[in-house]
Amino acid sequence: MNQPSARPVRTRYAPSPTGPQHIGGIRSALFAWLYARRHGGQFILRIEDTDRKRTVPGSVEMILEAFDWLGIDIDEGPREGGAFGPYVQSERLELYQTWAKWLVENGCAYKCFATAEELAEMRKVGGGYDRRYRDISAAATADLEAQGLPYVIRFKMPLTGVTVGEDLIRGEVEFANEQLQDAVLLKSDGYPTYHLAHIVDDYHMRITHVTRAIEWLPSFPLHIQIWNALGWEKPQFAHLPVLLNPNGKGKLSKRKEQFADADGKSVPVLVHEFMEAGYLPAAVLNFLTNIGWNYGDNEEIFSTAQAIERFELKDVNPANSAYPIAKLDWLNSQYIQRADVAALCQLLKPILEQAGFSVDGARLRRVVPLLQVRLKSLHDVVPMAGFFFADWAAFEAPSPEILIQRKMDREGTADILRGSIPLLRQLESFEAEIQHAAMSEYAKATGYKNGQVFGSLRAAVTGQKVSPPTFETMEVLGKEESIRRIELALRSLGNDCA
RNA sequence: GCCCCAUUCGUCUAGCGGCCUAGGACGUGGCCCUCUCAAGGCCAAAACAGGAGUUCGAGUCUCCUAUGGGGCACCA
Repeated sequence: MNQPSARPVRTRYAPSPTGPQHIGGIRSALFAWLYARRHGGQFILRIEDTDRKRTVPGSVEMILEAFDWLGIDIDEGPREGGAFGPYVQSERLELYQTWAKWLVENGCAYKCFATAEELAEMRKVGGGYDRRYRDISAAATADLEAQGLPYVIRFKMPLTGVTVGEDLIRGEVEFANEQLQDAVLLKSDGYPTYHLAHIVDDYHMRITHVTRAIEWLPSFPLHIQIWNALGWEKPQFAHLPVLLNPNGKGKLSKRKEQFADADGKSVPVLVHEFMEAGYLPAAVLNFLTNIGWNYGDNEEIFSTAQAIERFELKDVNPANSAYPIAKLDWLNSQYIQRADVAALCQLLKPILEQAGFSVDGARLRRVVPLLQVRLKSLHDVVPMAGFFFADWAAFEAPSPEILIQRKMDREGTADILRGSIPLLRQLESFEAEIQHAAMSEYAKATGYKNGQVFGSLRAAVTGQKVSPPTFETMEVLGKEESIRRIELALRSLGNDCA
């Protein structure tokens, strides 16, 4: 058992800056962060940019934007700084080179001069790198080096025996050492590979719990051997399950067009897509935390603070999960329902403005409560309630197709609208409940059904077949505007009649 | 090909040898409520991958098979 001495918990998320932040990476980061917060430790962001070919400028900014949006706060990182920086690997090259050299000098690693062609040949034959430079003499190595030949530094993996790894999530995992290759630690360009870099950094940054995706499990024994060769106290390890595509086939990819749902809505996988799709960060966090881990008590909805009270890496489910995206829509609507009106106003206002409406704050405040149970996404505000914010003076009478309800005709609709005007006008209060009472009575008196009366008014006043409740809507519009619109509707019907 | 990991309703999950005639949630269907759309309430269908063991007793432990995921780069 690898039982590190008690040290303050420090976890990290160490992405490669290769583009927009993927939700799978965020989930791994989230688990590391929750664990750190659970144990009063620190959460570190480290950028692993040792592959110069894959580095995409601007990636770090996108990563930080994702974390900020979700409220996952970082204690140490390239932006935050910290006592163990720099937090970008390309700025730590010397460190890796020092330790690579140390490993060579101590007989744990060696210089390998194999060319790309040689390697390709070996691969073709099968079995991978044949360790041809592992045991050549010091003199021969010196000679090759003197010729100026490029070389890499490879780790001397034990040829026999087994390496046992202790994983927090699944317990002991055994590997036959002969299965492992002599991995490259330092590339010929002087940059380290992941294998060397992450260990050197995790050690120097005092990481106590290494969390990473399950695809790293096969190289776990390699890492254990490197830690041992370096003589450093190992952290604990947790290999996290990953998100699979919604159909359970393959790792969740960015090519998600094929997973468009029935409405043709594509599945969001990049953090900025969640932002743009109108999801609340708290809902996204709740959603992610509930995959591969659960709060317990049959509670599906819980805050991040609650999760922090209970989160443990050992409770993480070891199996990968299909991406249960449909649940996010439900969670999001639940969060919108429970959201604070003022906060919701703040989120909705820019969306309405972007749709071309100019938003009156006071009016928005009155409309939002009508919308809370109806919005799945923040963007639903536009089709549902955009009419509240359009220029009222420019309101155009709805077409008869909109005005005439199912099982209603032109005459009846006109009849209802015409009769409602004086009744509405005489109301002393235009509160929804008062209107409701008056119009119910009107329906009863005329023999129409409530739905026919209310529905006709809705269409007249909103120009839509679907809207928030009619009288709440008219209350916001006000008596004058409501009646004006009903008259407009009447004209629309009448003109067509003639 | 070799190695590793995993496997409970369609999906996310609870379950850590008897509390399981397997619980919750999403989704689906039905009913109720209802001025539309929602929300809400109630109900229903729906799972321990298969086979051997171990045990008085297995969803829970072991092994095999199957299936799924992943690894075998001078990528992470």
